[in-house]
Amino acid sequence: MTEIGPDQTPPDTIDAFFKRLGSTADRLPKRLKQFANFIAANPDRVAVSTVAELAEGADVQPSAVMRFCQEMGFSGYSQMQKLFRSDYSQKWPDYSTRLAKLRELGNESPSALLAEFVEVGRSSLENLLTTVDPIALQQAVDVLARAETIHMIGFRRAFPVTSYLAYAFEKMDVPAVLHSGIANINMEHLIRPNDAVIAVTFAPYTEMTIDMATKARATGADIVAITDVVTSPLARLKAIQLLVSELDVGAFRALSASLSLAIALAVSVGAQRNGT
Amino acid sequence: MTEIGPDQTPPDTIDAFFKRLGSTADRLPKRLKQFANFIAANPDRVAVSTVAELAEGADVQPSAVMRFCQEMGFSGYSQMQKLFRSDYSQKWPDYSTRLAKLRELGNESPSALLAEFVEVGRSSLENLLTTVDPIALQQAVDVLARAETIHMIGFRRAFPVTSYLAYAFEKMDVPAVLHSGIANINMEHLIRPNDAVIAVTFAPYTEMTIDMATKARATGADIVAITDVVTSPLARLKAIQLLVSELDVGAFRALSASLSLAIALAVSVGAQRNGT
DNA sequence: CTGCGTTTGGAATTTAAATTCCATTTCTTA
DNA sequence: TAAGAAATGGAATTTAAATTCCAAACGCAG
Repeated sequence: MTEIGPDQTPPDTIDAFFKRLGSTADRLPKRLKQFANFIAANPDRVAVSTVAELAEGADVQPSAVMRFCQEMGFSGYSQMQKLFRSDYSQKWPDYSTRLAKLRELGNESPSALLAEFVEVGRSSLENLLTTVDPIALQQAVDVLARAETIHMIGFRRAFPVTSYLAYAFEKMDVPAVLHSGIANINMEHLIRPNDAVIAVTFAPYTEMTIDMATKARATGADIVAITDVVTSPLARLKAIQLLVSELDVGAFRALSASLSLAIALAVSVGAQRNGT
Repeated sequence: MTEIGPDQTPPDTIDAFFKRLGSTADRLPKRLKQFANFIAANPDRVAVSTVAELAEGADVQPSAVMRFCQEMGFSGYSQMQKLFRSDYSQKWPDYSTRLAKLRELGNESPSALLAEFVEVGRSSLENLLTTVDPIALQQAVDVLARAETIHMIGFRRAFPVTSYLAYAFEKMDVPAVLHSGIANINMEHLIRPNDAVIAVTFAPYTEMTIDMATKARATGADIVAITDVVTSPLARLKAIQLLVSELDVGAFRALSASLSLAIALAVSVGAQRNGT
């Protein structure tokens, strides 16, 4: 007869720990699963926290933490923490040195490429705070908050940005239309004078985006442009311009800055519309 | 008359700590200087070690460690350790409380929110290098490069990621299908045994993504999962897991890390397929 | 709805770590 | 080199954290 209780051998690496967690989490009772999720989401905290702190963070009793540790095969929290602490010191060669190391060895590896994108993303984000004019941003929020319906236009490379905007607006109950170009059905006629348009495009600019924005402008709708340089074709439309200078790695860019700008814009608009 | 003894105010940042250490180290007695050097060489250990462990590491008595802490202006070791631990967790900040604080200060301007997203994005990117296992990443690239057709599955919040993958693959002439769920047409039957699937989902997991991935797995296709924690339902599918811990600002996240991972993955796959 | 096994919260206990204290040693300087 | 001051090592004490225990709450099968 097999004992169902705690596993006898404690995991001896973080990997093993999470593997076991993945296969055990399902059959754990409510509170333990709750804590399991907390750990999965904040593995970093274990090394530097007490039982009480983690318990509070996960909104669970300290004793539940102990039971969890035992369920995972440890004698108690201390033993589990020891594992996390030893892992911690391994990954401490911190971000900059790790990055350097990644670049140094095999420049061809996917990890090296990932490191490139991470680094480029980080500087793009940094730049973002200087390229986006706070006043223009506030204006954009005002205009979008006032609009009856918000239209998002952006294709190809810009589509992740507009689709994320669509998701965010939907979640906040803001009336918004994503012009996806599906089936080549043109939805331009949906754009009314009291609406506003968020047009997203980067060099080389997608024709269709410019066209649609131009027509929307003609009907009297306001335009908010997320683009890369002031000379962008959208400038001619008296659009409120939000500039993002996203750096490339090879032929691609990470879009981190554009996405961050978009989500900040969306959340601000949502907050303002819902009268927060 | 100036009291030479322990400083009254403890340093409140790591920087301040080391600055003070630099200016004090000279006039410290032998054992304390010895310990000071040890700390300077291993600042990382403080967050996760006991007095006894550090004392042993520096070949010094525990009481010397205490005297050192007091000499530096702390009430004792615990207080000093608190500083080092909080510094560590700055990399993994508790953004919900910070955001609450930000709101409390009445600084709810769009720019402040943007700054939040930028900061969160930057740490998420940093984390990315530690949460993504280079070996798993390489495996994922191999599997995808070998696949006849690549299928991308991901909805709602994950859709920007999959749509960007679709754009990148298209640009590199890699046969790839974006399962967009348009018109509720189910394209699962397109997935063949020699294909591979990239499934993207974050808690709370979208049912459809899990379902489709499960069915794909049943037909024999390989699964690469971009997800947030190992307890994700995708774990059960023997998927190659690429973990992203994206930090939230309120109910939203910037997606910077997820997008960066995706594009790095796509470019690596493209390069490998086109025999670079 | 009743009894039994499981899970939970919280208090009680144990264990381990931090901190203090003091006798001894080591420097300083007259 | 002797006296005083500072520094040191290690044991004693205090404090805080980990761990256990048990009564109450919960869920489930009969």
